[in-house]
Amino acid sequence: MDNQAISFTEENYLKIIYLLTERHNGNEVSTNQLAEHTQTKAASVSDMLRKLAEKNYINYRKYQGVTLTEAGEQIALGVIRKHRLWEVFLVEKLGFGWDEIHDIAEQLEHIDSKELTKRLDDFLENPKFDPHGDPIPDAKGKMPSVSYQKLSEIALNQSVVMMGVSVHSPAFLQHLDKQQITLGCDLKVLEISDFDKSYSILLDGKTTIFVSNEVAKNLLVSIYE
Amino acid sequence: MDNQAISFTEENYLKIIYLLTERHNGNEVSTNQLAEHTQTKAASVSDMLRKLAEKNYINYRKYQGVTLTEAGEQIALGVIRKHRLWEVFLVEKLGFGWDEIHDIAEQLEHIDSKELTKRLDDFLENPKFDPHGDPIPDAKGKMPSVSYQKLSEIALNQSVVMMGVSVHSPAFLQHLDKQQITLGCDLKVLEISDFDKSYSILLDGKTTIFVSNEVAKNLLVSIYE
DNA sequence: ATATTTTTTTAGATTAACCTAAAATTTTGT
DNA sequence: ACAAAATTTTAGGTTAATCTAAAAAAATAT
Repeated sequence: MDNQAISFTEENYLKIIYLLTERHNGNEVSTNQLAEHTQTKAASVSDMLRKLAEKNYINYRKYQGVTLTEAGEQIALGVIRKHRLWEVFLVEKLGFGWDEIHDIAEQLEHIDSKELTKRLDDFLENPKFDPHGDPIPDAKGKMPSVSYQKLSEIALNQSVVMMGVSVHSPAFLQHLDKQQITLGCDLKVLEISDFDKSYSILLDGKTTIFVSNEVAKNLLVSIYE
Repeated sequence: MDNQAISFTEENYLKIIYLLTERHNGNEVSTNQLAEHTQTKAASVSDMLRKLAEKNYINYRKYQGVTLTEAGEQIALGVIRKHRLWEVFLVEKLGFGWDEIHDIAEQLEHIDSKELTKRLDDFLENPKFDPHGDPIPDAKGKMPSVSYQKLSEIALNQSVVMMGVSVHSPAFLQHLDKQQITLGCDLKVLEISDFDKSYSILLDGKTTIFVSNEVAKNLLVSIYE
């Protein structure tokens, strides 16, 4: 309806390139990384990269990986914006758990209607973060910058707020649910075990819970200002 | 996510075959009709019909048109259910006009998640009709039967309720908006002009409006019980 | 520093969904 | 009833997105 010439598949590649570039602090994304994340083979990725480069959505030097052009980044941010808004809808309006929404949002993110996105945003009262704590790009295609730290990098006895997760797998999210670790909760690391680097954490100033080092590395927190 | 092997395009064909069959009171749908409604050429339709017949979604005798099998009908009803539920969402929750929702619902109807459809249905409070008055098939794949009459077939001075429209074009719907003809309003045909077969109608017992014969034929109404 | 390994690209196919042009079948008009 | 017209199917191609296998380039390890 709004766009003319960008396929579902192309949108997906651009979104994935954006997210991987972000994860690697702006470094080029490699063909093999893309193959893994698109669930295709490296040869297929090479084909698509040639095509995306022709359309000027990516900067591509053979064998050197890719980054997004400004045009490509705007498309990626539009897709990510829709993805995250729909995730808010699924959780806030339909009562889904944060572990159940990814695959559905992967489909909804490609619905093409500027007006729909605008109205959905208003209906949800212009949320700034999705249910995993990830920031939602604005309608102009600007990604808010956030500065979260891993819980594993926080000093002992420092109170922090749980702001996000760096892994979105249902297994990880369900694990947090079981331990009652939710966005916005208060966390304080009391001790790190010498034996297995697991964490004793005071949750909401009330109960003490134990999480593995692997969990602590994937909890994104913010120090009280 | 729920299904395995039915494409977006195949779903569309099955949906269109269902709707055209319904419109023709159960008669076979022809290749040319499908070409028109899928915006493709007859040759492309022939290809697809062979494929759908192989998958046992349609009954197909060459040159004789098609009808849906039970399996095909269930798929079609699932798509139509989603289409109409999303239309309710767009109007009731997002405030779209009934003339603006078709193209967006055409996309949303292919989102594949049984759980989503179920939760959406509950969120909308299990609506039985979409914003155009069309009935919404239930989760079991059963289409409610409705018996509307065209306003053009109603006796003079018979009070009726406006229940639906048999044309969904934005131009027609906007025309009704301008005349304040909405679902649920009360209509009574006062007179049919000898000159151009246009209608004088008493709207909600208050104001008299004039509509063309073409409009009257596409208004679906129900006599007060 | 160069041989081995890994990564990436190219070459050549495949599949789904479309197309045009031509052939086959059915319908229509007299 | 049969010739003309309309419809539908088949034949042969195209494009997007994928694949495998082989070739090319880059990275690594001794």
